[in-house]
Amino acid sequence: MFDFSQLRCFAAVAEELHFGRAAARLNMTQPPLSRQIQVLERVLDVQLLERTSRSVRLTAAGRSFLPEAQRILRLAESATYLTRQVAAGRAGVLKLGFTAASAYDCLPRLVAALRRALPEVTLALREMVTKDQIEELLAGRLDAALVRPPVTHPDLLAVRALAEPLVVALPAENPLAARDALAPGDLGGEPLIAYAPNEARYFHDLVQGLFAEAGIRPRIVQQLAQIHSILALVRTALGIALVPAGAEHLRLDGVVFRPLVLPEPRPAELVLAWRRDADEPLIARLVSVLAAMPPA
Amino acid sequence: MFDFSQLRCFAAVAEELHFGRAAARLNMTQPPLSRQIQVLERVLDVQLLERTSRSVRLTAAGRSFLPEAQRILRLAESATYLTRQVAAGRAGVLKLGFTAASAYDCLPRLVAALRRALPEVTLALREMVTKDQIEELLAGRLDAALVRPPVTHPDLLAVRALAEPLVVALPAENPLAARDALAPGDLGGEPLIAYAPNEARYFHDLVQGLFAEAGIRPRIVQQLAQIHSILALVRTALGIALVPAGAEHLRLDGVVFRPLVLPEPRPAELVLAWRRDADEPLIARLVSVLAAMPPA
DNA sequence: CGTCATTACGGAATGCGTAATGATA
DNA sequence: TATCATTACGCATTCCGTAATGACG
Repeated sequence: MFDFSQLRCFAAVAEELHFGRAAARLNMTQPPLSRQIQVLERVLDVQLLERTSRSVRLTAAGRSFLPEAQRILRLAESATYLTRQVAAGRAGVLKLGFTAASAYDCLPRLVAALRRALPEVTLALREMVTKDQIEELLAGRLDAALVRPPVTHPDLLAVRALAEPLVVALPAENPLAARDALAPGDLGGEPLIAYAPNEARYFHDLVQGLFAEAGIRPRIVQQLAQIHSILALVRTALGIALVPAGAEHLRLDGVVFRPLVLPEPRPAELVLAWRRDADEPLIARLVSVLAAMPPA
Repeated sequence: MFDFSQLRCFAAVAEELHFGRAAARLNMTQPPLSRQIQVLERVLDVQLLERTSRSVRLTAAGRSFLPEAQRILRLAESATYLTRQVAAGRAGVLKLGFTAASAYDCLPRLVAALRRALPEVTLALREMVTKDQIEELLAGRLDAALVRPPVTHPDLLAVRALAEPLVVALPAENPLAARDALAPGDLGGEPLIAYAPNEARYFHDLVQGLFAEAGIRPRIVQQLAQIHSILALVRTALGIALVPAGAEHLRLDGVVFRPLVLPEPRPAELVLAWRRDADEPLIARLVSVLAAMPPA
């Protein structure tokens, strides 16, 4: 088999059609250049150049070998570059899971920040509920995941990605919509579209605890898992709902949002999780991009 | 820069995930294999493998480098193969010129024979008159050409590709069509659609000479360069014509062909010409394929 | 303590540069 | 005779294999 150095020698001579100039370009003297070409021809068992002491010409075989040699050299260069980028976490594929709710605000901002900071990174996004994401993380089918806390598994690490307050979503015609802000006490009598305890465990517990703290038993008229479904029902004036502030990006006609004032903040949190032993250098980059992300 | 041997070493270890087995596959011992991998990692300045004395695993960078390494190795193999094929005249591009008339019979057979004998050869075909083909040959823009003799230029070589008799093309309703064969003497009174002396010099001279030999002055009603145009006029019963036998492949309704019997054969010849100094190994193959071609 | 990767070391081969040779216009 | 590719030769480097070492279960 030939050698990269032989390919470089051949390409130089084939382009210059002159051993002296080619040798100069390669920072070497003619004799070793001559020999490298001879070795290459011997290895291929093909004459690539026709040379007299006055002229150098490519044979038909040489003409067909030149672009191949150039392509191999380019490929070697780009493989080197790519591998260094991957090792530095600046390139590669990041398999990222996210919860449906994070898609309204946190995920798009994270994706935008990643595209700016790490343009050579390809994202493979999958929407899944927290529990499934944890499984996929552990199985190595996800590299990182935007999930609801807490992340307790010993093989996983996590940092907070977002803490957003809950807001009240209510039909525009509801009298409470006239108020600038609302407290749990204002909502006691309102029909509440709430979260399903199994499919949306985190929000269910959050809302549940919040009302319990205020000493109020909400009047639950419906339980759903998906925020966009809940808001669709709010729009039908079936009732009001508590949703994370990011959901305001879902602009539905007839649905208005009002801040929820609490004695102490009870934000909905989102964390970024990954395997403790992950060898993806990308993870470290991802975490720092997340940390540098503007909180808005 | 790394080395093909290092790529092979890495690919083997990455595929086996075991230095011992990889070394066996490469017909070498572990130590040099270990060192080649180390050198590769040092050259790239990237860790490709994570190894303990019990296990070998690919890093993220290693996973991205493996397919690149395999691709480079495959490309080197295929470049070697291709170049050897080109050197042997079994691959490459052959720029072949041909005259319009040869397209009816000789060229298709030659193309078919080439496809069978040299499937990796690509043909670049161009239809041109003989004079232009000679020019293009000399300029290096054609590798070979099917032209009318004689080829006298000292820089060119040629072999006969085809010698086909002339036949009489005549309207089906012409009384002569009842005959099995015709001689020049039978054609004296017939209106003749003949060849233009400039654009179709070869056929013009051939037909001219043939009648002169028979002592007959033909009654020329039209002069054209292209055989298909001549036959189209024969079909209108404007007159008869003499065309090479291969033109019988052009089946026009209302036109019949009859052998032309001559005191001595005066075939229309076609020769294959190429530059004497052509370095295309393909030329030699082409000539032998032509020689082996069934004359039918 | 056995397996497996790595380091240590000696000998062979490869590859460079300088000098000499050969061929061509 | 000047230019340019090739051959000759000496020295440094590289690379293999054998032997020894080290780490992990």
